[in-house]
Amino acid sequence: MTASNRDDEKLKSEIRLRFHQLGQRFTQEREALLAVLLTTDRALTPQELYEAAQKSETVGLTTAYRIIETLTRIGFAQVILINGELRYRLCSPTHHHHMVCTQCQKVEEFAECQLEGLDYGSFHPTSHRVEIFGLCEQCQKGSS
Amino acid sequence: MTASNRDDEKLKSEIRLRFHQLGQRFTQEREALLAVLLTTDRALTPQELYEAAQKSETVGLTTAYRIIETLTRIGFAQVILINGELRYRLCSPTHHHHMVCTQCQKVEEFAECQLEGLDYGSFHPTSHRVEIFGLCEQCQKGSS
DNA sequence: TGCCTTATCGAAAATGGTTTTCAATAACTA
DNA sequence: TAGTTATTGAAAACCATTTTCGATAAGGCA
Repeated sequence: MTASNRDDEKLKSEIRLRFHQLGQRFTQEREALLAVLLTTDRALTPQELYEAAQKSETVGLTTAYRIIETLTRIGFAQVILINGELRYRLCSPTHHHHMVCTQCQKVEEFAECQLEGLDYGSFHPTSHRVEIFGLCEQCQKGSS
Repeated sequence: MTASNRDDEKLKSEIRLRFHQLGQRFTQEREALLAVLLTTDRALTPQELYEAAQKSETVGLTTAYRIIETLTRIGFAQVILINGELRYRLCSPTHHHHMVCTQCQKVEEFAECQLEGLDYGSFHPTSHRVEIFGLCEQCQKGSS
């Protein structure tokens, strides 16, 4: 189950590069956590990330929190508020928006963005966020 | 300092009506908290709401949390994630989006919405959220 | 108006997610 | 390979939010 609309190999090497530039080390723990993030298309809670990583490597919950913080700060992950919970997902660093399944927390990226031409008056925009909530194909079938 | 793009009097009577329909009482504490929410255009943390309400009435922090929960649940307030913090703002129940000042947390509503014509493929959208982040007019002047 | 029912209040305790601490460990560099 | 230092993780600290529960007051009704 690969996140189809992300180029995972490219993303991985970009992150490696960025870590190197920042003088950060590529530890086994980070490798395992990143592998989890790369192979899911769901937005995860730190707890979920931690649990999923246990399958391949012993990783502490603190370390899961730390990698999320780092990836978010350098732009390779984004926080999404789903059903009142903060969840995190690995993202391509290019401009995009999200389709979010509120049942399974799957997140699909999409590039179309129609907010460029709008008139914001005296407000000075610096960034924006568009989230489409709904049900993914699987969850439409699975439940009534 | 009134939130110019909300019809506060109308909103207040709508909320009163809704509370009545739900068998909820209109206490002095709720009155005070609602007054704060009606007279600010900023998104507030529960703590800030609590502190602001003290000026006119003694209100407990728990009560501030409770009114936020209720207003959010019945659609008269929305949560917004600003600089990693969850903040809440009274909103008109009609469809709209937000311009959010990341410095003073002022939130302006706007009605334009250009997401209707998009193709979501097999994804079944049920709602969406658009947030424009930036600096409001005052904060552009105030700081370099 | 005053009574009665019951929603609401709030202080305190409990909860639980997140961050900090710090000694041990392991990645990278020279 | 050795030395430097970023990283780890268990435990403690932190703190925002929720729960508890006895006291209070809102609002319906006689």
